[in-house]
Amino acid sequence: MTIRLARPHTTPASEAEAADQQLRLRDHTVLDSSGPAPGAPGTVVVGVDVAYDDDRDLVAAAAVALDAVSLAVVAEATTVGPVAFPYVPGLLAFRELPAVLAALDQLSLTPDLVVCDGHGLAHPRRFGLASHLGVLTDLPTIGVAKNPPPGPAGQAPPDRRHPALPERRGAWAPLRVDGTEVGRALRTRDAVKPVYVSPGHRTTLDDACAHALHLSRGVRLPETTRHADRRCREALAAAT
DNA sequence: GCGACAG
DNA sequence: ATCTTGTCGC
Repeated sequence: MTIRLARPHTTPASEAEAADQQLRLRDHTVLDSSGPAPGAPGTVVVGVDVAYDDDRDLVAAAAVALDAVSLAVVAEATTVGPVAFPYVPGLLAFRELPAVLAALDQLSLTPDLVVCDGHGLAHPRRFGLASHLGVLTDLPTIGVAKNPPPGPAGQAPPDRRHPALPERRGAWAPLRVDGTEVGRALRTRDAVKPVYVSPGHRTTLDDACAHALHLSRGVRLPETTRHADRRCREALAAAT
């Protein structure tokens, strides 16, 4: 009701077809500052996440909207449906997108920014979940993952004990692929495992990191992701 | 050939 | 992702 797709989503019939879709769609990715400035007043930031029950073939998704300044919840929506695709490293989007798009469609307002629980540019083919969701909806998106991306960018990820990544909140180290910075290991809390941030669509790496820090006040993961994670689990537990 | 691999 | 108790630290 609120989301009109710039491009349709079709679940691929094979892994090869899925990777092919990513290669074709990635050319539509826009990495600029047309999205909201981090913490901009009047801005609505939406967190999306998914929970699974493969035994019952169920997937629940949640979209929770927060005011970018107060981080107070202003709207939320959840959906439950069948699993559309198996989990394959590098092809996560095909497993989560149908559910996430459905949840966003149930949301009563339009997001100014969507925060995904996964990667964007930091992906084997430079087109992770955040990038994919952004291109399909044409909404600004960023990816904030709990672990390094699969493939070359995640080969030698700066860890909590790695000297290249200072212990202080705000410290970061680049995630590179062939010398190109595709994302950053960002410390959102002192001495705690970093999160992995990368731009999705209509945002820059610098802004993606600024958004991640702004949304993580005193906690490791963005408040958007924490709310969405809790909501989709509840929706899955309540599902028949 | 074997291991590693967002959620 | 998910299965799961206690335990360390602020």
